[in-house]
Amino acid sequence: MATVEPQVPRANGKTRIQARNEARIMAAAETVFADHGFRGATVDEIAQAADMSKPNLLYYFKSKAALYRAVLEHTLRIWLEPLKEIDADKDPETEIRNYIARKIEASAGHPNASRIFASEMLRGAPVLADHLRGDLKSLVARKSAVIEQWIAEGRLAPIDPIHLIFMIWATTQHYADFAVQVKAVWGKGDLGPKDFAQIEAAVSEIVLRGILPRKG
Amino acid sequence: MATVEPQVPRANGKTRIQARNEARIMAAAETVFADHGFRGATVDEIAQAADMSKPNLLYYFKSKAALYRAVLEHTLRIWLEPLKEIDADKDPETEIRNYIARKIEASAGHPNASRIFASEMLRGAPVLADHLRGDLKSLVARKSAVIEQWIAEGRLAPIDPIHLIFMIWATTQHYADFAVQVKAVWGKGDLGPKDFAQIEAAVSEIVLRGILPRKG
DNA sequence: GTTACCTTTGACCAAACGGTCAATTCTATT
DNA sequence: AATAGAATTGACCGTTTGGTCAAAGGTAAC
Repeated sequence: MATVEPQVPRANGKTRIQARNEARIMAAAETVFADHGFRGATVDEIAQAADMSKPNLLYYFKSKAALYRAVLEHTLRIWLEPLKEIDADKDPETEIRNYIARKIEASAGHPNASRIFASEMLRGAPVLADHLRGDLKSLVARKSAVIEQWIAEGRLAPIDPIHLIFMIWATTQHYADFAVQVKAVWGKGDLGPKDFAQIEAAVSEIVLRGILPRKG
Repeated sequence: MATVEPQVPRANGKTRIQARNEARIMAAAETVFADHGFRGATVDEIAQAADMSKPNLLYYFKSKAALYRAVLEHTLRIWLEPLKEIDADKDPETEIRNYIARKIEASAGHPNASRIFASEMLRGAPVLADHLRGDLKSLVARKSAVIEQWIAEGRLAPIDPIHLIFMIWATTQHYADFAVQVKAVWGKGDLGPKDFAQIEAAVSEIVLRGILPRKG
């Protein structure tokens, strides 16, 4: 008999246990890094949150820094995906509205990713600096050009595209990063889907009123 | 001769050296806490930044937590002052415009205060939780009522006041907390007064367009 | 059941942590 | 010059930190 592909134990180069544990570690690391930042987080705390001994965690990720890089990379994918989807050939109003909606969804669905990203920025982005100046800068440049084009066509008011993008980033991210403040000031418990729907409507309304050309 | 008030060495209950050292420590602590958060900051690092030995620092502030509380209190004053100045009896456009201007000024002039506040929020505001639910919530409620009144008078479009406030907080804070990202993506070095003037103009324009009623 | 490798952990290490303390130096007032 | 109190620090303490390692326990393939 020819050698059979062992499907369960070695799915894409990893053992079943390896895949399960790496996922558990990443999930635990995301919450701890989100709460306390890179330096404030401890390997022991992450290991405990992953229900695992510290040496065992370090068997899967060879250092705290390596684990942090892995988490940041995962974070980045979630966080920047929505912007890529803005399409110059479609309607500016629906494109911006959908972008805001996707960013609010990301804040609601992955609050830790948002907070890790924020924490990395607060300390001056030692890990992400190159990425910011490279990939992110050129992505923003491309999307700014799209917005400029819409403005030239008279489909958007003449606003500064980069500050529009910053405003949308800042506002949507706020509901994840400053969730405690939002909840305390708004007088809510945990924010549910209905709350986020309301946030999305309120933010979209102000922003779109702010950038759509006046009719007539 | 009657005892003379020693003016220099004991200005408001503190010796000259005490006042000087406490100020130096606070300044050093602000940058270190801003970079690394409460847990990530070390007393040694703050002492070195203040050009002082660790035991000497702890002679002025009896623990890391006490120093953090002092810094946070100082931060809070700077950070919330602008909102208090919004005046119901004046013109909504100029009031909102001035509020945005003052917040941008605060981001430009006290970036560390902003980042410390952000860091405290990221970890769930263990120190500020009561303040958020008390003073801050009622302050926002009062100012929301002012905005509601302006809306009722037809001087503002019917938008949700609390999300307008969140949007202004988020956007202005963004330029301090995410300064690395802003600089990298915008392709600037350090942000100067001219940059902040441009930011203020761009943000005010979008926000005011978004909330002012359309002319007849 | 044997083999080979993957996984797990208790014990440990040097360094860094927040904080204390006794001893010393500096400073202002008499 | 004397003195009392303020300021400063080297040495130190117990604990926690990120990380190592040898040894033991599982797991899958033959």
